[in-house]
Amino acid sequence: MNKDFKKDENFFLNKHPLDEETLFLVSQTFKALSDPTRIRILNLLCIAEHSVNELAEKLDLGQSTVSHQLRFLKQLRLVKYRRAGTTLYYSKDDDHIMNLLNQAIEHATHN
Amino acid sequence: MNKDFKKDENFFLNKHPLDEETLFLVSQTFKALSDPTRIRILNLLCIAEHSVNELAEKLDLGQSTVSHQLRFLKQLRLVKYRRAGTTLYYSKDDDHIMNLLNQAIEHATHN
DNA sequence: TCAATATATGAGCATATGTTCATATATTGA
DNA sequence: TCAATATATGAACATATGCTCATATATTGA
Repeated sequence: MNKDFKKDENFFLNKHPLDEETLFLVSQTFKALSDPTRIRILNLLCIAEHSVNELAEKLDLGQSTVSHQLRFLKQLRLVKYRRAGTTLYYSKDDDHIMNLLNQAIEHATHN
Repeated sequence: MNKDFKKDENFFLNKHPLDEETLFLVSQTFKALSDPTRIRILNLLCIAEHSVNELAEKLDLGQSTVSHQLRFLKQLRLVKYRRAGTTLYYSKDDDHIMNLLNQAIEHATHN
Protein backbone atom coordinates (compact mmCIF):
# COMPACT_ATOMS: atom_id res chain seq x y z
CA MET A 1 0.00 0.00 0.00
CA ASN A 2 1.72 3.18 -1.16
CA LYS A 3 1.48 6.55 0.54
CA ASP A 4 -1.03 8.06 -1.89
CA PHE A 5 -3.44 5.23 -1.43
CA LYS A 6 -3.06 5.40 2.32
CA LYS A 7 -3.86 9.10 2.24
CA ASP A 8 -7.23 8.50 0.60
CA GLU A 9 -7.94 5.35 2.52
CA ASN A 10 -11.03 6.80 4.21
CA PHE A 11 -12.56 7.90 0.94
CA PHE A 12 -12.64 4.32 -0.29
CA LEU A 13 -13.88 3.01 3.01
CA ASN A 14 -16.65 5.54 3.52
CA LYS A 15 -20.18 4.92 2.35
CA HIS A 16 -21.80 6.87 -0.47
CA PRO A 17 -24.29 8.37 0.02
CA LEU A 18 -24.00 9.16 3.71
CA ASP A 19 -26.77 8.09 6.02
CA GLU A 20 -28.69 10.67 8.02
CA GLU A 21 -27.06 9.83 11.34
CA THR A 22 -23.48 10.04 10.08
CA LEU A 23 -24.29 13.26 8.28
CA PHE A 24 -25.61 14.80 11.47
CA LEU A 25 -22.69 13.71 13.61
CA VAL A 26 -20.10 14.88 11.11
CA SER A 27 -21.78 18.25 10.69
CA GLN A 28 -22.07 18.70 14.45
CA THR A 29 -18.42 17.85 14.95
CA PHE A 30 -17.28 20.35 12.35
CA LYS A 31 -19.69 22.92 13.76
CA ALA A 32 -17.84 22.57 17.04
CA LEU A 33 -14.62 23.43 15.25
CA SER A 34 -16.10 26.27 13.20
CA ASP A 35 -16.19 28.96 15.87
CA PRO A 36 -13.11 31.06 16.77
CA THR A 37 -13.90 30.97 20.48
CA ARG A 38 -14.19 27.20 20.56
CA ILE A 39 -11.05 26.81 18.47
CA ARG A 40 -9.12 28.95 20.93
CA ILE A 41 -10.47 26.95 23.86
CA LEU A 42 -9.58 23.63 22.25
CA ASN A 43 -6.19 24.95 21.27
CA LEU A 44 -5.45 25.67 24.93
CA LEU A 45 -6.85 22.35 26.11
CA CYS A 46 -4.58 20.76 23.54
CA ILE A 47 -1.62 21.94 25.64
CA ALA A 48 -2.95 21.25 29.12
CA GLU A 49 -6.06 21.07 31.25
CA HIS A 50 -7.52 24.42 32.34
CA SER A 51 -10.24 25.53 34.73
CA VAL A 52 -13.12 27.61 33.41
CA ASN A 53 -11.67 30.76 34.95
CA GLU A 54 -8.21 30.05 33.59
CA LEU A 55 -9.64 29.75 30.10
CA ALA A 56 -11.70 32.90 30.54
CA GLU A 57 -8.68 34.88 31.72
CA LYS A 58 -6.21 33.56 29.16
CA LEU A 59 -8.64 34.16 26.32
CA ASP A 60 -10.18 37.34 27.69
CA LEU A 61 -13.69 35.95 27.62
CA GLY A 62 -16.60 36.05 30.04
CA GLN A 63 -16.97 33.15 32.47
CA SER A 64 -20.44 32.48 31.13
CA THR A 65 -19.24 32.45 27.53
CA VAL A 66 -16.58 29.87 28.32
CA SER A 67 -18.98 27.75 30.33
CA HIS A 68 -21.55 27.74 27.55
CA GLN A 69 -19.00 26.73 24.95
CA LEU A 70 -17.55 24.03 27.18
CA ARG A 71 -21.01 22.56 27.57
CA PHE A 72 -21.29 22.44 23.79
CA LEU A 73 -17.92 20.71 23.48
CA LYS A 74 -18.69 18.38 26.37
CA GLN A 75 -21.95 17.21 24.86
CA LEU A 76 -19.99 16.15 21.77
CA ARG A 77 -17.43 14.44 24.02
CA LEU A 78 -14.64 16.62 22.70
CA VAL A 79 -13.76 17.67 26.25
CA LYS A 80 -14.14 16.21 29.73
CA TYR A 81 -13.50 17.56 33.23
CA ARG A 82 -12.33 16.56 36.67
CA ARG A 83 -13.41 18.30 39.83
CA ALA A 84 -11.01 19.69 42.44
CA GLY A 85 -13.01 21.46 45.10
CA THR A 86 -15.16 24.07 43.45
CA THR A 87 -12.90 24.16 40.46
CA LEU A 88 -13.52 22.12 37.33
CA TYR A 89 -10.49 21.30 35.24
CA TYR A 90 -11.38 20.73 31.62
CA SER A 91 -9.24 18.72 29.22
CA LYS A 92 -9.50 17.22 25.76
CA ASP A 93 -11.40 13.98 25.34
CA ASP A 94 -11.07 13.14 21.64
CA ASP A 95 -7.56 12.89 20.29
CA HIS A 96 -8.75 12.12 16.81
CA ILE A 97 -10.79 15.32 16.47
CA MET A 98 -8.02 17.31 18.15
CA ASN A 99 -5.72 15.94 15.49
CA LEU A 100 -8.13 17.12 12.78
CA LEU A 101 -8.05 20.60 14.30
CA ASN A 102 -4.28 20.64 14.37
CA GLN A 103 -4.11 19.45 10.79
CA ALA A 104 -6.41 22.28 9.73
CA ILE A 105 -4.35 24.83 11.66
CA GLU A 106 -1.21 23.52 10.03
CA HIS A 107 -2.90 23.63 6.64
CA ALA A 108 -4.11 27.19 7.22
CA THR A 109 -0.72 28.51 8.22
CA HIS A 110 0.93 27.15 5.11
CA ASN A 111 -1.54 28.37 2.47
CA MET B 1 10.08 9.12 14.84
CA ASN B 2 7.44 6.73 16.11
CA LYS B 3 3.80 6.68 15.06
CA ASP B 4 2.42 8.40 18.16
CA PHE B 5 4.71 11.34 17.75
CA LYS B 6 3.90 11.55 14.08
CA LYS B 7 0.22 11.65 14.89
CA ASP B 8 0.59 14.76 17.05
CA GLU B 9 3.19 16.33 14.83
CA ASN B 10 0.99 19.30 13.99
CA PHE B 11 0.30 20.06 17.60
CA PHE B 12 3.96 20.65 18.27
CA LEU B 13 4.43 22.62 15.08
CA ASN B 14 1.43 24.90 15.47
CA LYS B 15 1.69 28.24 17.19
CA HIS B 16 0.05 29.02 20.52
CA PRO B 17 -1.87 31.23 20.71
CA LEU B 18 -3.27 31.37 17.20
CA ASP B 19 -3.11 34.61 15.28
CA GLU B 20 -6.28 36.30 14.10
CA GLU B 21 -5.81 35.37 10.45
CA THR B 22 -5.22 31.68 11.06
CA LEU B 23 -8.13 31.59 13.45
CA PHE B 24 -10.44 33.06 10.83
CA LEU B 25 -9.30 30.76 8.05
CA VAL B 26 -9.57 27.65 10.19
CA SER B 27 -13.02 28.58 11.43
CA GLN B 28 -14.20 29.35 7.90
CA THR B 29 -12.88 26.05 6.61
CA PHE B 30 -14.65 24.07 9.30
CA LYS B 31 -17.79 26.14 8.78
CA ALA B 32 -17.74 24.91 5.20
CA LEU B 33 -17.74 21.35 6.49
CA SER B 34 -20.35 21.94 9.18
CA ASP B 35 -23.46 21.93 7.02
CA PRO B 36 -25.17 18.69 5.90
CA THR B 37 -25.89 20.04 2.43
CA ARG B 38 -22.29 21.05 1.81
CA ILE B 39 -21.03 17.76 3.20
CA ARG B 40 -23.25 15.86 0.79
CA ILE B 41 -22.06 17.99 -2.11
CA LEU B 42 -18.41 17.51 -1.22
CA ASN B 43 -18.97 13.82 -0.69
CA LEU B 44 -20.21 13.53 -4.27
CA LEU B 45 -17.42 15.71 -5.65
CA CYS B 46 -15.05 13.40 -3.83
CA ILE B 47 -16.11 10.64 -6.22
CA ALA B 48 -16.29 12.60 -9.47
CA GLU B 49 -16.99 15.98 -11.00
CA HIS B 50 -20.67 16.94 -11.29
CA SER B 51 -22.61 19.73 -12.93
CA VAL B 52 -24.86 21.93 -10.78
CA ASN B 53 -27.97 20.17 -12.07
CA GLU B 54 -26.48 16.74 -11.51
CA LEU B 55 -25.77 17.64 -7.90
CA ALA B 56 -29.25 19.11 -7.46
CA GLU B 57 -30.89 15.99 -8.87
CA LYS B 58 -28.75 13.45 -7.05
CA LEU B 59 -29.20 15.24 -3.74
CA ASP B 60 -32.80 16.34 -4.30
CA LEU B 61 -31.99 20.01 -3.80
CA GLY B 62 -32.99 23.18 -5.61
CA GLN B 63 -30.69 24.48 -8.33
CA SER B 64 -30.35 27.75 -6.48
CA THR B 65 -29.47 26.03 -3.22
CA VAL B 66 -26.69 24.06 -4.86
CA SER B 67 -25.38 27.09 -6.70
CA HIS B 68 -25.28 29.17 -3.52
CA GLN B 69 -23.40 26.48 -1.64
CA LEU B 70 -20.96 25.93 -4.48
CA ARG B 71 -20.16 29.63 -4.44
CA PHE B 72 -19.39 29.34 -0.74
CA LEU B 73 -17.12 26.35 -1.32
CA LYS B 74 -15.53 27.97 -4.36
CA GLN B 75 -14.63 31.13 -2.47
CA LEU B 76 -12.72 28.95 0.02
CA ARG B 77 -11.06 27.13 -2.91
CA LEU B 78 -12.50 23.81 -1.79
CA VAL B 79 -14.02 23.31 -5.25
CA LYS B 80 -13.30 24.50 -8.78
CA TYR B 81 -15.14 24.16 -12.10
CA ARG B 82 -14.59 23.76 -15.80
CA ARG B 83 -17.03 24.96 -18.40
CA ALA B 84 -18.46 22.79 -21.17
CA GLY B 85 -20.98 24.82 -23.12
CA THR B 86 -23.55 26.15 -20.72
CA THR B 87 -22.74 23.46 -18.23
CA LEU B 88 -20.29 23.96 -15.37
CA TYR B 89 -18.64 20.86 -14.02
CA TYR B 90 -17.57 21.26 -10.43
CA SER B 91 -14.85 19.19 -8.79
CA LYS B 92 -12.81 19.18 -5.60
CA ASP B 93 -9.91 21.57 -5.36
CA ASP B 94 -8.35 20.84 -1.95
CA ASP B 95 -7.31 17.27 -1.32
CA HIS B 96 -6.13 18.03 2.18
CA ILE B 97 -9.49 19.35 3.36
CA MET B 98 -11.28 16.55 1.52
CA ASN B 99 -9.09 14.18 3.48
CA LEU B 100 -10.13 15.85 6.74
CA LEU B 101 -13.77 15.37 5.78
CA ASN B 102 -13.23 11.71 5.01
CA GLN B 103 -11.39 11.22 8.29
CA ALA B 104 -14.31 12.75 10.17
CA ILE B 105 -16.79 10.57 8.30
CA GLU B 106 -14.74 7.52 9.10
CA HIS B 107 -14.51 8.62 12.73
CA ALA B 108 -18.24 9.21 12.94
CA THR B 109 -19.18 5.83 11.52
CA HIS B 110 -17.04 4.00 14.05
CA ASN B 111 -18.11 5.78 17.23
C1' DT C 1 -30.37 37.38 -33.62
C1' DC C 2 -33.19 34.63 -30.76
C1' DA C 3 -34.98 30.93 -28.14
C1' DA C 4 -33.50 27.28 -25.10
C1' DT C 5 -30.71 25.63 -21.49
C1' DA C 6 -27.66 26.01 -17.50
C1' DT C 7 -26.18 28.63 -13.88
C1' DA C 8 -25.69 32.83 -10.84
C1' DT C 9 -27.51 36.27 -7.96
C1' DG C 10 -30.10 39.17 -4.65
C1' DA C 11 -33.93 39.88 -1.56
C1' DG C 12 -36.75 38.03 1.91
C1' DC C 13 -37.72 34.89 5.42
C1' DA C 14 -37.41 31.54 9.23
C1' DT C 15 -34.21 29.50 12.12
C1' DA C 16 -29.69 28.90 14.32
C1' DT C 17 -25.89 30.78 16.77
C1' DG C 18 -22.92 33.29 20.17
C1' DT C 19 -22.73 36.57 23.70
C1' DT C 20 -24.31 38.96 27.78
C1' DC C 21 -26.82 39.56 31.94
C1' DA C 22 -28.84 38.00 35.96
C1' DT C 23 -29.27 34.34 38.80
C1' DA C 24 -29.04 29.44 40.31
C1' DT C 25 -26.22 25.66 41.94
C1' DA C 26 -22.40 23.35 44.11
C1' DT C 27 -18.35 22.88 47.03
C1' DT C 28 -15.41 24.27 50.66
C1' DG C 29 -13.52 26.30 54.86
C1' DA C 30 -14.51 28.78 58.99
C1' DT D 1 -24.65 26.64 58.96
C1' DC D 2 -22.95 30.31 56.27
C1' DA D 3 -20.16 33.15 53.46
C1' DA D 4 -16.98 32.85 49.68
C1' DT D 5 -15.63 30.99 45.39
C1' DA D 6 -16.27 28.59 41.03
C1' DT D 7 -19.26 27.17 37.69
C1' DA D 8 -23.81 26.37 35.32
C1' DT D 9 -27.97 27.94 33.42
C1' DG D 10 -31.80 30.37 31.09
C1' DA D 11 -33.66 34.35 28.88
C1' DA D 12 -32.96 37.98 25.77
C1' DC D 13 -30.73 40.03 22.12
C1' DA D 14 -28.18 40.89 17.79
C1' DT D 15 -26.22 38.65 14.09
C1' DA D 16 -25.38 34.75 10.96
C1' DT D 17 -27.03 31.11 8.20
C1' DG D 18 -29.53 28.38 4.68
C1' DC D 19 -33.32 28.01 1.76
C1' DT D 20 -36.73 29.78 -1.62
C1' DC D 21 -38.43 32.72 -5.05
C1' DA D 22 -37.93 35.61 -8.82
C1' DT D 23 -34.95 37.18 -12.04
C1' DA D 24 -30.43 38.12 -14.22
C1' DT D 25 -26.58 36.36 -16.92
C1' DA D 26 -24.13 33.42 -20.09
C1' DT D 27 -23.57 30.07 -23.79
C1' DT D 28 -25.09 27.57 -27.69
C1' DG D 29 -27.54 25.99 -31.79
C1' DA D 30 -30.89 27.16 -35.21
